[in-house]
Amino acid sequence: MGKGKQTKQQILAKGLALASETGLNDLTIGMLATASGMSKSGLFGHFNSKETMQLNVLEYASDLFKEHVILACDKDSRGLAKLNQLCQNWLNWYKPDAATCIFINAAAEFDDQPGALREHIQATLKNWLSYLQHIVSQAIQDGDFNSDTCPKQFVFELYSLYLGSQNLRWLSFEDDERSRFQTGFNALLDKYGAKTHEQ
Amino acid sequence: MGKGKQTKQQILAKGLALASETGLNDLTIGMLATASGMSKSGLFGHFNSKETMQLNVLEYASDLFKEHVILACDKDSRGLAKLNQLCQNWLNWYKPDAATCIFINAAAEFDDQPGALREHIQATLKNWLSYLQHIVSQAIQDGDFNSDTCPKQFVFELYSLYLGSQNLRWLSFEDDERSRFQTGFNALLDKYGAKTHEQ
DNA sequence: ATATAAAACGAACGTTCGTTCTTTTTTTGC
DNA sequence: GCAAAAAAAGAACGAACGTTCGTTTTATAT
Repeated sequence: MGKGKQTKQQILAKGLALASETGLNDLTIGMLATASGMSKSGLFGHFNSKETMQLNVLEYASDLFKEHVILACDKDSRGLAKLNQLCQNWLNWYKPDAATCIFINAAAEFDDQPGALREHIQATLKNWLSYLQHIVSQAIQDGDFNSDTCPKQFVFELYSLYLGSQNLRWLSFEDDERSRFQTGFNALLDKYGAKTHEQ
Repeated sequence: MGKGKQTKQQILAKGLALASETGLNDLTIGMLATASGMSKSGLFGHFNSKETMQLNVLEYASDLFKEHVILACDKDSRGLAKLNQLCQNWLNWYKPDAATCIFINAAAEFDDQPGALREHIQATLKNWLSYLQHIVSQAIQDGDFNSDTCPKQFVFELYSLYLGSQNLRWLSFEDDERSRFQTGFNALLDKYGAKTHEQ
């Protein structure tokens, strides 16, 4: 990896950390440059526009997500077992600090303003939701859930619990162990007749 | 109402509409002035700081919320019946456009940046959650729910569904009739043993 | 109707934004 | 080690930001 790509990765790591606090739109070229210990124009040269910088931060986050959530599962697990693994990984996919999931923040920021960022976030989220839906369908086929389970409604309720866990933590309605999510998640599994699932 | 308060109300209405699209932090003095058909300094004179302007927009939103959600319920209803009314009002408390709830957006924007805005949003949300919790407790006392129901967990799951309904609409995972919320809400009532509730 | 106060304006401030240049430094390939 | 290429710095830009100031226009009282 050449010097260029190397510092670029460092920049993106810093960028993701900062964007998790200030929001992706308030992630400024100047402050990211300062945080990276380099000049504004020096940093700018890596991206040639603020928008591509933001896109690259999101792609960097996607890479992290894929690595820590999807690829971290047992290769051969599927259905309900896989769903359990995915959800546990999901809750802790970005640990560094107590900041909220950047995809949630980015979605809230850009869902109303047209552009490449909105498109990218939309595609990323839809992809993740589709994947979850696929795993749930798999679980139904395997007989892990009631056969009349609606995968989309299931994913809706699952994602809602994730949103609640993320959004209500700063209000002390959720703790660091995500107890309320876990309780809700187990109840969700019960509701759809999950045959086997660990505590 | 004097001329001053009158135009101020018009400004705040425009401000709420704009903030619902661009976010509260990107609601700029200049663009709000233009949207209100007046000069930057003229508008500024009403608030004397951007932060006060933002706070006033939030307070304006709170007034709308109280009027359309809380005061719009039957005076004498309580427990489960009240909860049903509140939730239906909640889903449609700010109709003008398809924008997402400003409190959700504001929470995502400011939960990580200290200041008066964060404090205000936190207090507002906690107040609403406490109120919901109170009504749920009431319903339990009235025997509308199973006696071992945990009000806080109930509110967590209810609020999660609301978050899901708001956040997943732009991804076509929720429709304008909030069908997935309604399905999840009814299932939630069932789970906690609700004795009577309309479709 | 007139004096007083409130409301709105227009211009300018210092700062920061994203971006574009040119120049200097550092890395890379032979 | 040296030339070519890549990376970083430095200075400057036009625009927009929040804010201040002095002035002019409106509204509110008596």
